[in-house]
Amino acid sequence: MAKSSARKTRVPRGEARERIVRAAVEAFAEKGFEAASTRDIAQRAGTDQGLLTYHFPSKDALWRAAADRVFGIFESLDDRLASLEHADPKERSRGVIREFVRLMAKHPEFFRFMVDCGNRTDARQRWLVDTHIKPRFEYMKEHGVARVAGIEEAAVPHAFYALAGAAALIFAVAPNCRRLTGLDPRKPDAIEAHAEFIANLVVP
Amino acid sequence: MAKSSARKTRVPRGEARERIVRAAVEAFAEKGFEAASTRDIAQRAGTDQGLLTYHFPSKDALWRAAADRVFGIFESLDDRLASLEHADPKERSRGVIREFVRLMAKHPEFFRFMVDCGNRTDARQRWLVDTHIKPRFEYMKEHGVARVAGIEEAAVPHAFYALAGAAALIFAVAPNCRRLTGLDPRKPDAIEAHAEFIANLVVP
DNA sequence: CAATCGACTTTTCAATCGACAAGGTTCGGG
DNA sequence: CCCGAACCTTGTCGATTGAAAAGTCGATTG
Repeated sequence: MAKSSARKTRVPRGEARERIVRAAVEAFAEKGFEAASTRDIAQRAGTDQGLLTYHFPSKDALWRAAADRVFGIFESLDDRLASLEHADPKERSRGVIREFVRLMAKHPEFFRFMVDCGNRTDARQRWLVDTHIKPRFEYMKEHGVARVAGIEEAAVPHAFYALAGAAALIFAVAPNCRRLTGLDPRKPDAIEAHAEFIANLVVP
Repeated sequence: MAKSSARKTRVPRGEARERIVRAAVEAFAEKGFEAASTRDIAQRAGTDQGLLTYHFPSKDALWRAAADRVFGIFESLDDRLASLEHADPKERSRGVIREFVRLMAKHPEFFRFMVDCGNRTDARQRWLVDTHIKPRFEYMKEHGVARVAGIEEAAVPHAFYALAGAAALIFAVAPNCRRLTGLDPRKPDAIEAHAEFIANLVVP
């Protein structure tokens, strides 16, 4: 001990990698794929850029790891929705929507990932749709609001994007909303107000 | 004539500048501010990067010119809304919403500009909010759906972002929607279907 | 006709990008 | 004890970035 070097005693395996993924999620959500530099991500993670290329063969691979992380947020949603199974249809629909809004508020990075590569047609966009968005879309079609609120088959895409946009936009552009309206959508009160507003919109 | 040089005989003043702004709108909407390079914009406009710095002192200034252009789309909306003045309140609300959705479909770049700098807190975001978004927000508060649909004052920010997100997201991530659902939201049928869906949502 | 100006192109610059190579440090197992 | 593997740092590569300087050329003016 007592070495002059303040070096840490070796962090557990994968600890730095974990920090890198977290920093990547943050940076990609904030700036988009191309504008977020690997050096910026490394700095947020408290390491150097060289370590990124050690843990991930390319920036693209790092982005995919970050996307995996982002879409993992839905696992917590499934548990919460299960507790609503016993409620009556109308109140259950409202509960589902409220939980979805709360999730978007807690993880605005989901919306930003989706929008960032949403109008591209490259491999990254195809990968994101096929591996992450599609399963969620199917899940919503089967267990979501569609059946309860009585939405016909052809309107499902419209409902999907309308709900996602209505629920998430205000949190994805929180500084914008704060400056424009004076309301900070990140505050708990505002989150609940938005959840209630969207629930009233979809299930009056 | 018949010079070997294919040089054009001098285009009218500001013609190239106009092409540059149009190309900038396209590139900024597609990739975001930082990821859109001035050379890419120049190529879309059919000129060189040097001409950009001749017409605009900086990339930031070019972006502001592009933003001015993007928010100019609302002028055409005002005319269309005026023709709805005589309708009864409920049908007028539905008409306003439908026109708004059609506008978002025609100009998805609006939504992308808004989201791209929506979660920053820098000078660009402040400029966009103060010069362009705020007037639109106030306009909607006075003449928009708020009064007709009976939305209380405190819910106006929620309504604003919910409507914007619900109406515009599907068009802003059109390739995403196409791959995910098979529906191309850029087609006229899909646009009308989305307009009808959103109108039914807000004014049942 | 000569001078000049505005519009545009070409060249160049330092800074930064993603990727990679080479070396250093630390730890567990033989 | 030591040795290989895992983890991490440093240095460097060509390519690309925004910006600016310098050069080109047609139209205008005096």
